[in-house]
Amino acid sequence: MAVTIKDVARLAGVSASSVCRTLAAPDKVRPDTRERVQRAVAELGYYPNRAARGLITGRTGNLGLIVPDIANPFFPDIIKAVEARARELDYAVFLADTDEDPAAEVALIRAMSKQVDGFLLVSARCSDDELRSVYRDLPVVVVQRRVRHVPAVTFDDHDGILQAVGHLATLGHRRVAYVAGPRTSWSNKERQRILRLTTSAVGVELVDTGHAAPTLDGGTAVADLVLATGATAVMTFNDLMALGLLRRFRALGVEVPGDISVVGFDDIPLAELVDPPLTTIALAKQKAGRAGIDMLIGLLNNPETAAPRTVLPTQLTVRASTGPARRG
Amino acid sequence: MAVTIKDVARLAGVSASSVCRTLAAPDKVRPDTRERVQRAVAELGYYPNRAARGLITGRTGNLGLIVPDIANPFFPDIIKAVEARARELDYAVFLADTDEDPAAEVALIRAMSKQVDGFLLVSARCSDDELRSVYRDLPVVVVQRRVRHVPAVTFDDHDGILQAVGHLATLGHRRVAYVAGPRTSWSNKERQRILRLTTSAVGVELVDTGHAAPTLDGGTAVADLVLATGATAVMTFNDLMALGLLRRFRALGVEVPGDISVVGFDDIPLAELVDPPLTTIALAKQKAGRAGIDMLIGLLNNPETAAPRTVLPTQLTVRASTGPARRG
DNA sequence: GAACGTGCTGGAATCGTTTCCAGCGTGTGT
DNA sequence: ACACACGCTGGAAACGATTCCAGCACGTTC
Repeated sequence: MAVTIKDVARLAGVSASSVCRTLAAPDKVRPDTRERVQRAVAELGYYPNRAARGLITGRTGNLGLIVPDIANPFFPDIIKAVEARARELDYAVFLADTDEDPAAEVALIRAMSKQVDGFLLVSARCSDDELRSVYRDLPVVVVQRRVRHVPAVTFDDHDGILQAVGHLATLGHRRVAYVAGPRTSWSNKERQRILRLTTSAVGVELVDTGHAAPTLDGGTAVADLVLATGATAVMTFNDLMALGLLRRFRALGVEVPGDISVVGFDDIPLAELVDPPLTTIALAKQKAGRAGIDMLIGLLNNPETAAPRTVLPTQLTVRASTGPARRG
Repeated sequence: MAVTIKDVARLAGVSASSVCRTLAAPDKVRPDTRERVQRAVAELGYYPNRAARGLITGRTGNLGLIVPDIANPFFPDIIKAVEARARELDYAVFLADTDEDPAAEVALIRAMSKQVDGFLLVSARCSDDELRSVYRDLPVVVVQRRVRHVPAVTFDDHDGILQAVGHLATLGHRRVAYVAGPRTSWSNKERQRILRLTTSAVGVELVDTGHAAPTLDGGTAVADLVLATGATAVMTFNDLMALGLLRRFRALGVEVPGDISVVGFDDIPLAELVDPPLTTIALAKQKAGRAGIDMLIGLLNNPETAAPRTVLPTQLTVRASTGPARRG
């Protein structure tokens, strides 16, 4: 039913080896052979069976892309860029979603590892040791995470947070709340750490409202807690949580930014659509996806390279959810 | 390096065939053999190589999922459901994005077809003939599209549109604009057709504002045209376009729903977050993804089945973007 | 003109798994 | 006790592509 290399060989009147060579290294066969083979390939619409190739070369031509939650609008931009770049380089992408569960993540990686040449793990939730252990077996690039000895694409959170804290300080805010994301999120810990540094440096008090799910509902759930802290501004782990806050604030009749300023993180497409449009720290998501794939494929072709690092810029995007601090 | 069936066989002191049988049909081996094999499998962490298996069984264990645009928030919910259900049934999913390009779609399908057992095509943009031709080679299920002889999961657009048109008519609207989506979209044509039927049935005039990209910017671009029609309400091909309209209306100082009511389509997660929250026709997206996979795998296991059909319910979700018609 | 080197080619082995088939041993029925 | 049947097992072939190796037919050089 499917056309194999033998069909091509028969039609071209050559051996399978010659067909293979024509496709892999056209300059290693005589021009007339090459032409006959190419004609036969075109006529039959031959396309090599990747499973068979993979069996002998040990390469599948597939990459695994693992994200915590496809439905979180932070990820589709990255997924899209990854998919596009991988396809350009003739790799196919297996997508998987861990539902924010570190155990599911590890299980998924193990299950998929035989079918892929490497992994791109975006916002991986599992432990450093688990990541390193995966990396021992297979090329891995993490995005939005840093782990010793593992190649990584990260965002310059420090710069973005510095801009945001500076922005709030300039507007007169002296007491800022931070709504933390998942405990298992490396970038949450990182942002929290950077926030502590930068706020204390400019004399802003940072109050912590504890962890919440990185979703709309997570944000909505902590809104009352945020108000209770008396903070005049609130920063969130991600935009979804910020939007959840806005929703609850509106229901309570709390004015944004009149009563409280809100700063998100990620600049998801929705951020500019809500009312008020959200001030947020924008990340170069498409670039991250592309850079991640380039790094991963670089590693595939050059396994001995030391774990590379790429840091992508962040940019505070000021919209209407931030304004001058309410008078204490 | 990787552990193969032979390693297991050696450790268990049996042949490869017995290992294979133990895994595929445990009741066909003697209990003591089974136990020894299972112990060896567990000890070595053996996991069969799918490429090798695929070579002989002709099945890859992979499914292809093709969508026009991952970044369109309509799709992630479906993708997530597809991915989850496929994994439950031990299939892996290749995701691809066609950038709304019918030619790219066909090319992608051809390129992927050797690596998958079947396709789930969501909102396919290519022609009926092309779809049927793909279906001749490989099991295919289309979601949000109907093509003769091809298995399909669709939404009951007629019911949703009927509800929406009734809702608008009740509010006194007599002139409703429709902002069409891509020409290549089957569901756009379908919705347009149903709209013509239902509006004329209740004595509402339908004005057409031509096609636009199914994106925020597409909606924004036609906003002025919509206003120029003098319609008191506007329905759009999808929610993104409706949100684009809202954005432009706000910029122009046009009140929603005071000056014009807006009804979207799809009920993407953003719909309830914007201001005003969007009245829209909700689709059972997760169900569609799950049903699509179930149908596809049913087809895989039972190739001779006649092309099945599933129709999922739609539901008008009334929010704040619709209100009484402005007096002519 | 003979010896050698070069450039292509086809055959064979290989990857890891499944599946078919033959054979072996055990148990049952007469 | 013998024949038969049945259950289970191991060996071998197969899937489709790649790669190594040997060999063949040139062309070149002495």
